[in-house]
Parts: sequence; C-alpha cells; structure tokens
Amino acid sequence: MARKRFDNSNCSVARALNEVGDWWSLLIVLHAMYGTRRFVDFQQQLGIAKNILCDRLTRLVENGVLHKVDVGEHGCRYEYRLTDKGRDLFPVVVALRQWGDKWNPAPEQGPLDLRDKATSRPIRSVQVLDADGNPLDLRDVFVPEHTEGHG
Amino acid sequence: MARKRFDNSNCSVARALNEVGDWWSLLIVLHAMYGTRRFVDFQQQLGIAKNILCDRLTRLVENGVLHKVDVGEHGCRYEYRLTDKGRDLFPVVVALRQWGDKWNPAPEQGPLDLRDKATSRPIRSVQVLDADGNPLDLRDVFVPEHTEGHG
DNA sequence: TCAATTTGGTTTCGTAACGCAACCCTATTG
DNA sequence: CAATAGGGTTGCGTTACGAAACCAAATTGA
Repeated sequence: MARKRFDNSNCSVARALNEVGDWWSLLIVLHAMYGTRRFVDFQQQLGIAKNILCDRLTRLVENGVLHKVDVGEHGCRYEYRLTDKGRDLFPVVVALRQWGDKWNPAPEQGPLDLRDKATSRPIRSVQVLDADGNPLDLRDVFVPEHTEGHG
Repeated sequence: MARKRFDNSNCSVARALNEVGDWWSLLIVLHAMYGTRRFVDFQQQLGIAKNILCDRLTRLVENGVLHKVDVGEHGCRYEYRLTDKGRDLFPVVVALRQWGDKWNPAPEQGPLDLRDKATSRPIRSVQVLDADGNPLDLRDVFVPEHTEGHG
C-alpha cells in the first residue's frame, strides 16, 4: 500500500513531519540556512542523488519552505532560497543540532558555535521556557484538558 | 543500493536525523512524551504497521532514546519509556509543533497549549536566544571561521 | 561556428523500506 | 483447557530510494 502521509492528520507535528520529516528535507533546509542556494551545490554538499534532490526541492517549494528564483547568470539559472516559513525552522534545526552535539558528539567536530552578529557572543541553548524565562523539563509541563489532542 | 545512512556523517544534524529523522520515530517519541508506553497503544494511536513499529522501537532502544522495561503485569509485559536522551528531544518536538501550528494550522485543532505545572501559565515559544535572552533570527547569527563544518 | 562544459533535470533499473494481513508464542483470564 | 490479549515475526505486493545514463538549454572556448 501507499506510504502513509500525514497531510490531513489532526496532529501538527505529523503535518510538519510530512513536509520536512524525511531523510533529506531537513538537511536541505539546514544547508540552505548555511547559504547554499544552487542545485549542484546542494547535490555535492549532501551527496544526494539528483532525482531525489529534484523531488525534495520541488516538494519544499510546493510546501512554501523554499522558493525558486530564476537568476539569469552564466549557466547558473535557478536559486532555491528560504522563505519566511523555511527560516522559521531555525529553532528546530538548532535544537536538533544541539541534541546531536550532546548525545552523539563527533570526535572531530566540536559542538555548534553559533554567535550573535551584533555582539559575537555565543547563543544560548534552545530550551522550553516558562513565562518567566526559566527552563522547563518535559515533566514540568501539562496540557490543559480541553485542548488535548495529539493524534 | 542501500538507503543512505548518516551514522558516520560529520554533521551532527545528519547523525541526529539518522536516529529520529524518519517518518515514524519522532512521532513515537512525541507520543511517548504524552505518556504512551505500551506497544499496542503506540500501534493504535499512530495507526502504524506492527512490524514497522517493532523495528522503530527496537532502533530507538538501540540508540538510547527509549528503554524497554519488563513489567510483569496482567498481559502487558513490556513498557517503552523515554530515557534522558529521549526526554532531551523535548525542545525539538515543541519547536516542530509550534512551527506546524504556525504554518499549517489545523482548522479543528488550536495551537499547542503547554503549561507550567507550577504556575499553570503557558510556556514561551521556543526560540534561539542571544546571551541576554533576546530572540535571534537566522540572519542575526554567524559561525566563527575556525569551527565551520556542516557537511 | 562548432565542440566542450555547466546547470538542472528526467529515465531506467535494481534494491531497500513500507503497509497489510496472517500467523506464532507466551501469559493471563474464564 | 479454550479464549483472549500482548508482542512480535513472516510473506508478499507496492512504493521510495540510489546510481548511473541520458537530455536539453545556455555558456564558454577556440
């Protein structure tokens, strides 16, 4: 049977995963955040098959995460750029990166050192915060009864 | 050829996606965060095939995201519980949920209303913050030269 | 002007993953 | 001792993925 898709799922996480939850999409977004814009650059940096890259880029454009710009410059004719929606994945990517750095550190790669352009100081780690800005663990929170629903 | 895996990738996002970046794993973690622990409950709530669920649970246990507990109670004999590593995905899941709520809102489901158990006040949205706690956009940050490497 | 190159794809084909249903084993319940 | 439930495993058909080949338009180079 067809692979299950979550377009109409009642769960927004499921719908989000439907857009960026496969093996490649979030890595494409990550590289787009690092500045990659052209087809061949994505292909070489990711080591992805061209047909898969083509399919993912098309789908990310369809979903409004990237937009495709025709730039008529010597041979490189299209660019894929992040939309506001795509840029909004920034906290997700940083959180995932921090999780990976913490639990699966690479021997030859230090943890992410993202810095504020204005001050050159490192950013804070991405956390769930309460109304006062104090970090919250999973066990510190609850979902009010009347808004439940995660199916 | 074999599906590409990222176990030895130099990029911690890629390695993270290798553990929780497929269609089902993060949804399983999500439901585990909501309290689901038993095989049949995951199966019914997610509508996932039993062999796939079996495979994902095994892999999540192998990767230290869940641990399998033998509980000798009437018929329900195993529980899959989040480890510290699994609970640490909390910011990732919340960030993804907020992204989904913002860009793909479901008509019949309001945005996530997570509240602090201590005060019953809603949490803040997950953001990337500078050292002073001010939110940062993707364009407000940079990676110092000597630590670069996202391949 | 005409071959070589670059970019952005599409096609073909073999393999791996997924979804469903059926079956299996153990432990409890009646 | 049959029925049921939890937790899998096995087959099988469909779909997705990966590699390489091929393609078309535009650019470069001689």
